[in-house]
Amino acid sequence: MTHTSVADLLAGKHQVGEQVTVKGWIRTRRDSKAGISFLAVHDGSCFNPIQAVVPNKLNNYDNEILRLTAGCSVAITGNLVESQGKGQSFEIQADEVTVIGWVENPDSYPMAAKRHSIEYLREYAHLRPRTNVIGAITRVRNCLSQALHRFFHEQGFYWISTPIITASDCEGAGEMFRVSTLDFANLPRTENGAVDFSDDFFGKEAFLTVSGQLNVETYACALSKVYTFGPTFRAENSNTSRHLAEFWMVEPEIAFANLDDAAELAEKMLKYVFKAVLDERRDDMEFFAQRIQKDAITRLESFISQDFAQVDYTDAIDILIQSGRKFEYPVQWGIDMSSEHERYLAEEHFKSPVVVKNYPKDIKAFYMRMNEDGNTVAAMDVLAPGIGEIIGGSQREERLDVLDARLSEMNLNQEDYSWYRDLRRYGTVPHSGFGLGFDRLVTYVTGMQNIRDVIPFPRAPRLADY
RNA sequence: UCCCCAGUAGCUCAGUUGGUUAGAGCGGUGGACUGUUAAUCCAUGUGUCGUUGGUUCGAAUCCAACCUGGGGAGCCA
Repeated sequence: MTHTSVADLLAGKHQVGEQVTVKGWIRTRRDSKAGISFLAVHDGSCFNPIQAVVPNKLNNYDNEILRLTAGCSVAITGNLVESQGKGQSFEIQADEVTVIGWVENPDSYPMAAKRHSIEYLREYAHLRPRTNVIGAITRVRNCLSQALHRFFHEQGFYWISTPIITASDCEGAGEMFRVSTLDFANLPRTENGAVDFSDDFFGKEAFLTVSGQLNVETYACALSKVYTFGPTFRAENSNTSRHLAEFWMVEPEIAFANLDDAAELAEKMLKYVFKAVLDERRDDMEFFAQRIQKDAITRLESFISQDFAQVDYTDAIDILIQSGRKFEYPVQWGIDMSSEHERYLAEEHFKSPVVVKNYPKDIKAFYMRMNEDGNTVAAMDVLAPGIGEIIGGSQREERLDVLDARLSEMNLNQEDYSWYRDLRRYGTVPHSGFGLGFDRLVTYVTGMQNIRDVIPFPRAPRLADY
């Protein structure tokens, strides 16, 4: 490339006096009657734009420079100098400014250099990446994503690409999107009138995955430490600031590991990626702390320095009952805790991230390992102050007879789980894992209120534009 | 999906207890000023008042349905 990133220039990676070229978009223009204009140019490489000082002696000064508005794309060549003004260390003394793309009708350019509501920005998913806030989110999201891969790599995990299309509807975690090439206007029918999916692309019904867990267990039972990181789909008609129809999930799975091993991994993983963000995206985090959520940085710092609290579900229920707090939903052993209960535990009682373990079997999935007591399973949720459940996981049932008993108890067919059962028939091992909603993690780190703002192109009920 | 709230200029909002010509700030534009920091100062334009029906002599204002957004709940990651 023949040009330099704004990040490198501001980080001092180039010598003062060096001739440099930056390419980017105008954020603001300020004119001085001293015969110069100041251009703030951003290229996405870091939070801050670089300032270019443009003298009026340039031959396109009157007819082009003075017409520049927010959003115009430019190439600027000049000397890197120490700034004479306050607010930045370096700036470019421009010798040449080439306008690459004009903004037609600046009056109605949707990303005007002014404060916009986050809901407004959402309506311009194609232009909002140019804003401070979406740019910062994008860099933090990338940082978290890279840090997760780096963490698992350093821990000896393999990244497994589990399928996005699944032909087994036995995943059992909510509504699924159908995948089909059938002509809806002319569906093939069987003799009794049902849709004949044997004519469909896969020869049977197919869906978008709701979890890679069952698939990734097969690789855990061979390569020991593995994880998935990919898109996941849920077709529930869920309209909240925490839900997406298409989201990204991280699901580590480890062999020869019990529930405590999974909890320990979850804690190490979260602390690792939070530290990475604080180290690598300080500029963006400072923006979040300043404009989005005051304690954006300090709560990550305290998250990293604290040990996670650990509590059994049964004890957690006692804590809730003895709190004297009046909850909207009454507390008793056996309930699936609601947001208010989880928030009380993390935010008020423990005042730290807390791992709740060993839930009643009746509110958990068939694959979770039955405990000695016969009433609870080795499941865990990690609850974080300010967000609630951020991770859900379990030790998996590795005993075939117990698994089969659970399947029939829940009216599930053994045949539908034949390959899953095979793992228990051939060299079964205790293994554990958990799932982390990646977009929720980004929400937590940035302090953004709505998950639709931390993913580039959100998908939700009646929302699939762009 | 359920409950509550909102939908007025490019954007953020004020306003109208139903009645002739609907306002402000920001942004844009023009100018002043300045090594400036979405700077400051002056000037300036802009509106099917979410959509569709209904009530009424008359609706942006009242009513209904719908759409969109927000807050909360359920479901969940």
